[in-house]
Amino acid sequence: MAQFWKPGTERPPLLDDEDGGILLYSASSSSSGYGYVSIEKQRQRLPVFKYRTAILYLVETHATTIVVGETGSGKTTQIPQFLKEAGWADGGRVIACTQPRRLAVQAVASRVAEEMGVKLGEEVGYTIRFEDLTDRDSTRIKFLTDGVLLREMMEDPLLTKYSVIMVDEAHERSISTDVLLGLLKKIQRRRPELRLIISSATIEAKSMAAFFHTSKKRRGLGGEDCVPKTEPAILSVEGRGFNVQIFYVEEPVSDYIQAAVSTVMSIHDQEPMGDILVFLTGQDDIDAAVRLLTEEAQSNRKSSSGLVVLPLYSGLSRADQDLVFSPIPRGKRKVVIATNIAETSLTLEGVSYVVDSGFSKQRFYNPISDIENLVVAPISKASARQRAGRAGRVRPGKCYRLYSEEYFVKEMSAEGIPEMQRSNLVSCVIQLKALGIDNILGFDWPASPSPEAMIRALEVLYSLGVLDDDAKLTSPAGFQVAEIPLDPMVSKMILASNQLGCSEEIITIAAILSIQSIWVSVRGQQKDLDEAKLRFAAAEGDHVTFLNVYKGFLQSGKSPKWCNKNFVNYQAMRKVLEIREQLKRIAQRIGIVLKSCESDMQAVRKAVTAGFFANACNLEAFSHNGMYKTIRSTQEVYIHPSSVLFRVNPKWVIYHSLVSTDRQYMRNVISIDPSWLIEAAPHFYQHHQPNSIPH
DNA sequence: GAGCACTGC
Repeated sequence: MAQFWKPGTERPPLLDDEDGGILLYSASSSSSGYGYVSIEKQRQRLPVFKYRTAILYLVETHATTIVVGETGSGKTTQIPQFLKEAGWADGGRVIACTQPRRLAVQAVASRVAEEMGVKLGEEVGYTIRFEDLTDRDSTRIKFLTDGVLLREMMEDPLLTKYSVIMVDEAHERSISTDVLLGLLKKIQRRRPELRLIISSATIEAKSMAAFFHTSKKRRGLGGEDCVPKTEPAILSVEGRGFNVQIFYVEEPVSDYIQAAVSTVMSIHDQEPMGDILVFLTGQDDIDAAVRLLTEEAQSNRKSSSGLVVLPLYSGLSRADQDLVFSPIPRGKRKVVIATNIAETSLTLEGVSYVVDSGFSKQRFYNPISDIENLVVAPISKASARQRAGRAGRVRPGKCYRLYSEEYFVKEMSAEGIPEMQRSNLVSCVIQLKALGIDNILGFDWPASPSPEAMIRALEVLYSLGVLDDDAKLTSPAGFQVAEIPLDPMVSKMILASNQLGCSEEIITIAAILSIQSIWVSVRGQQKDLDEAKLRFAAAEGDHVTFLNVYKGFLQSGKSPKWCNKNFVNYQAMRKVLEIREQLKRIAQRIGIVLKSCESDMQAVRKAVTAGFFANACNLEAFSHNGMYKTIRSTQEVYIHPSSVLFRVNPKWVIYHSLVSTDRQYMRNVISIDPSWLIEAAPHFYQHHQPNSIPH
């Protein structure tokens, strides 16, 4: 049983103003309201309300304002309204506010429309992929995902219709937020009248300020008077969360799953009612913990009979995810065992206790091997605080950290590594190229990726023929690929399908490859799923199998019942239809003729080869265990058991992606004829392996 | 015969 001690509650984050030019405001904590009050009263009770004048003053006088706001401060809903009231949307101008997630965009936009008493889609609107609820003439406040704003830049590089752009949740450091920040900094030099508001967590504020503090002279249009100060202002707004008491273990735990289970049991035995939220790393951990807690409940009926244990991760079906929000019988205590999904994406009300393992799964990218891996790694202090905060949303709570205070203070890093530095950069680089950023290596990022990663991305794009010898976008292929919102290798496959006469099929495949999985997630029904898959299995491989599933789905009249019977995920298929429609529109716009190759699967396989030639593998001549080697780097790889080609082992295959566990497994595999490789990418293969491919 | 943190265009 883990032992905890309480060295004191976490202090609210403070900012000092030791740096010249940085402004600091602070005010006493606000009271939280009860009872039924008008919308206007509710607005006035938000902590951000008393900073209204300060915010408007700072935005007027500074090119960039950094707002440090805890959850519940009201910054996201109020600041755009303050700006509108102050005239920033006059003269046809628009105030933009970006979010990393679609759901947040929709939620915030409808809240603001409600507060302003207007119909959503008119004065207040939002844009996310597949959904544009704005009006060209009347929308004054627009919420959008940062990815959508990046796409808008391809039409209007200076984002001229916006007077103020607020980038919310910038501390999350997603790739699109970072790219957006880098580009906005560039735009500022051309548009001194543009104002930026960066909303960030405390820890990041100063590095963000340093990034936007440029000594370079602006190309201002007017005199000195109308040019805002270039050094960013920082303003801190307190949140409205409740105090969360932090407990640490005295000694490091060797098994965080067991420790989490014991901690839940002791909370249940000793603490007053209130739900428990446990942060673990992934499905395996979570299922194990759920099992252990259930066993515990059976062996120790008295203390644990009152527990309702629920798992929560994105792989669960919608219905299973919704269970965590449904009410439970009176007198019972809810325990939700979750991945990072509960850290930012989903908010559970009523949680009073958080158990934090200190770990999460994180993506890491090795530019040398060009492989992305998922690794269990320690979280950052920022994450730990975010997790703890989940216990104090409705009343004071407690957070039990399964690591020592010494570890937290001395060893845990302050912030996580930005996604930018942990990812493959091909999509990101082509997008910058399309925006006319020629010098990628010299681009001013909020966090620079490694030169190796950037060079690798440039190499891949060059090999795809979308960049030329001068690293400029080729015409038309480069521009077409940049236009398609998919991984460039997938986009290249779509371009190739035009010449091969199979664009209808390839667009379907591209849509399916861009979602997680078309199969329902099963536990204990693996055999049934495998049998269902066999009904669609194609000798050519997984891509062609996908086509069979899609065809069956259409023939069923897009029936949910049909999906159920065939272990196909109906929600996923709906998404496929949506993506497919978008891809069709874009394809037609860039001059791709929609055409079906009917049953000519050779055309389909050739198109896949045109995009994914770099992932070609050859079965080892005397391999009895299905070992393949990649042509590019002679790395050992195996066909994943979920593939229809598992145990079939064709001599030559191309994979869509690798997953690495104890072995490197190829997921989504298609068989090819090696002569197509040289057809598709002569430069690539003649240079790499002149003798290994038969002509 | 095995495994999928989380977003997003």
